[in-house]
Amino acid sequence: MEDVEALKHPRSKALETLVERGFVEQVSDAAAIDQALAEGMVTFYIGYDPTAPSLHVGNLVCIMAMRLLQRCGHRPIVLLGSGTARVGDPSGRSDTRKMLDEQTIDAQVQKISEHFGHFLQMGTGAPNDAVVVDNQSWLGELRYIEFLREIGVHFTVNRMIATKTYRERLDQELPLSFIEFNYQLFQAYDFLHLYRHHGCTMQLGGSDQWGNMISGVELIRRIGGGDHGPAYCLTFPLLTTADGRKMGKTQRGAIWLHAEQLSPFDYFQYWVSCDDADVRKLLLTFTDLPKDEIEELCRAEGAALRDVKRRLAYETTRMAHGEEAAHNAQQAAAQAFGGGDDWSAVPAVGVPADPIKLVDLVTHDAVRAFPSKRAARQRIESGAVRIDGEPRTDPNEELHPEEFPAEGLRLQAGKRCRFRVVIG
RNA sequence: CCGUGGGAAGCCCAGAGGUAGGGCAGCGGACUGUAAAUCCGCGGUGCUUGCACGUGCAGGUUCGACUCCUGCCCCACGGACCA
Repeated sequence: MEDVEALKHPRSKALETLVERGFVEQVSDAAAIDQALAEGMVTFYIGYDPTAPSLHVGNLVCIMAMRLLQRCGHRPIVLLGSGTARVGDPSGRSDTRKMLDEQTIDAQVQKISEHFGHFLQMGTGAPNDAVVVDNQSWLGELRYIEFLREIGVHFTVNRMIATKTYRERLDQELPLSFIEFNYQLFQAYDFLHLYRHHGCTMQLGGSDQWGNMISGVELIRRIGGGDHGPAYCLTFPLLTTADGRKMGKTQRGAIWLHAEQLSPFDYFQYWVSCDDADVRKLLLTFTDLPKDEIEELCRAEGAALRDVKRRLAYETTRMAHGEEAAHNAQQAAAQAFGGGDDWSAVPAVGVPADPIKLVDLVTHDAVRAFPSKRAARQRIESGAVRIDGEPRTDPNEELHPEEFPAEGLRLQAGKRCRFRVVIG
């Protein structure tokens, strides 16, 4: 009851903002969290296991939550889990993760860590600057017997197998390897470590992390020493689009936050072509715009919503890629979808040709407008492809470099894929 | 380890010797607003565009195999062992 009250009328700006922007799914002790956030700077952390080569939109909810709390004066710790990535989190998975080799993990950590600076304030000398830590530095030197004696004694297997992640595996009689069974202990230990060494009292994460997070809270209650008061955790809802799908996956692949994997232009396009029904939620979650302003913007109806989507796309692109890239992407989108002949701002992709067939052009690695040549032929024949505004329906048409100007040709493939292609 | 049933395109399922069919998702077109809805089309892959390869993997029988046979892998259920 107290929880409900604290969530409805939070005293802290931080919790109030999290709640009204839809970041809160479940909290360990809402009233206490609210009080802690109202009283002063809280140090909190979110862990990322470097199991993918880059961050993508699916990771962005957590990043935005950190950003938001930091702007309310609290201090984020980004925990890169290159130690826990060596173990493999079974949460939400029906099978064991593929074991990643050490080089892959280290390379991914390097790449991912660079990117948090785009979203979080770091290195300014302020007390709430974000810090990045890597749990390999403490997990890597653990000694097994000592770990079992200090940490393992506080976990009962009875309790562990009751948690959702493990229970699902056991109920379905799917294999649960011992290494995975250890994962929860390591994540709990991470929290304890950060509590002891960084005064970290709150862990945030996706809703699938609840079990792991609450086990850390309990571990701290038992042996944390209480120097920094009790520990808490808070989970975010899994964000889905209006048609019930996970954010950040499209036909052409994941929406990466790194420019080498997805151009700022394509990133911008992802946001601008979202469903009307998602605009408000996306603005609340992925931009810094004040809630009042968002409500005002979302009063737009019909075609006027396009402008709101452009704003959404601009804000999100600015955050991930910077002001200049966002500006360029916006200009490029205006050119590519504005009906004019000038596509100079649209990023050019180079395709070798001497000459090249239309079907090979649209399926070339740099373009990949269609998933296979077979599909490309069918789409071309049904009128999906235009060059410089003219429909081209012959997949075998040969395109000669000398027919096109040096600045490239304007390629439309389907309704949303548009490229400036320089062939030759 | 034994027995039974089953693996088919992103997902669900029909086909039980005659050359892979339906539903959903998806994609494309029209209409629009780079949205939704609706209508129409596509519906595994490759390429030399009418041909080749495609029903877990590898063989075999057959004019012809998703279908029958052998071996292997994986999944579900039941049993044995651990007890």
